Amino acid sequence: MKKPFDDLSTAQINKLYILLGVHIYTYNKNQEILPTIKSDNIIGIILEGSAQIKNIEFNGNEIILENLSKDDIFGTNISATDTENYQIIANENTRVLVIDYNKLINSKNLKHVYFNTFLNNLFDIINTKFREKNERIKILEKKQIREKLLEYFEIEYNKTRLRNIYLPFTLKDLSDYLAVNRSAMFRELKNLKEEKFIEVKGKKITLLYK
Amino acid sequence: MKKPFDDLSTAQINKLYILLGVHIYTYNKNQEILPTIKSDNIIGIILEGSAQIKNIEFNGNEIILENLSKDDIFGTNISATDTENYQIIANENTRVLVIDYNKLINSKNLKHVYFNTFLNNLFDIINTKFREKNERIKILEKKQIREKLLEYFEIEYNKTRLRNIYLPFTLKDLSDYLAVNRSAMFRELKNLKEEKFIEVKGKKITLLYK
DNA sequence: GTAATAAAGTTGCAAGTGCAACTTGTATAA
DNA sequence: TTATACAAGTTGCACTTGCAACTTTATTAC
Repeated sequence: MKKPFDDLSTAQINKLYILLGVHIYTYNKNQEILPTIKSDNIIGIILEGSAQIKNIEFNGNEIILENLSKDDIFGTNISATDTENYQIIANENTRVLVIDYNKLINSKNLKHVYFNTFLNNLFDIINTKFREKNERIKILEKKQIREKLLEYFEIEYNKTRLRNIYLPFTLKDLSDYLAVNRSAMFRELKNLKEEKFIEVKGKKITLLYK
Repeated sequence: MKKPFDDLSTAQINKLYILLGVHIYTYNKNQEILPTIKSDNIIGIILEGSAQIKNIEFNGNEIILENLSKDDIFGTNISATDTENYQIIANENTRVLVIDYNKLINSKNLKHVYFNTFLNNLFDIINTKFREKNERIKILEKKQIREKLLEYFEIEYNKTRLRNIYLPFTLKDLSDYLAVNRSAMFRELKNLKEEKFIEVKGKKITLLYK
């Protein structure tokens, strides 16, 4: 998977920084990222750490729209977060690089080869983000918890072709990701274990049918 | 909402066509779009008509990943459709413009102002597509049919601020979009009608609580 | 080490949903 | 016009799920 500054030398990256007028901000765990310039035309890149984009509903409910990790991009102009209420919260100590969208899209910059490389990387990352969202939708479209779990396993299996899946988060987080009740998901995992479909050891899930 | 060739003169569009080496294909209703060059690096633009991106599962199930209408873009490099089995099927007579992705990302082209405009439009369309996917995810994350319907109404209401929502598809399609059983959705619509929350007349839904 | 906090795991029960099997209504084509 | 689809609408029933209320086991903080 491409990263924003792949195929660029340090010198080129520095030139890019100047060209795009970047700013770098640092956040601690649970701090909100860019609370003041939310509506501005910016693109953010996670240089270090990780964060979550949460949608805050009228009733106070929080929905995780996206998990951002190192080298992920975000911003109202490139990977829409709604005009509605949302927050981006750092999961840990996190460094964020901020680009002015208007400078990115300024034709004066386009003549630089390194700028082109950067744009190319952006398209690649955008593509990955679309793939992630499509994966999530394919899971959420399943009507039953068992089907959602199996679809999740299928998608993860296809990435590595290994029977062992290592969850990048807790089982509770998995239930949020699948948008099902946590205890109902545990019940279904228990069924799958008893039927010898899977084995679960902490965050390692083994697909016995593969 | 931006279209691919907004802010460009006819002359500029023609120059773009040459620069990007475009091809235009025509399809009839129910015909598959670009079946042969699926895996190639291309970006498609719907010039006329509409189509659906369907995911075909191992068990034969079909899932609609995306509805494409006039001026929508698609393609493996810009709005990921999985490497897995999928089809793009024309809903009606449809004209598609196909761009070679490698030419789009060729730095030689970047010096042209009209090329920059086009790139700008692409970013705008990408943004819209992300917004649409986020909307869908927000709906699918709801656990109950009633909540899904209300979330759908909420999103549509916020677009126009009008109590009347006009469905762009049938109620059956709505149940697919919400990923719920059709008859269960009808039952819930009936409840909402009886509780005077909504009125339904064909494809017009009136939100009585707004 | 101990306390505090969160995750993991379980269960009963009520409520919601999917599914099947219908009927009715409404387009589209011969 | 009649036939043929397909959408709209309804209902009973079995099964699944959400929810609440727990206990147990890990983590994290002091």
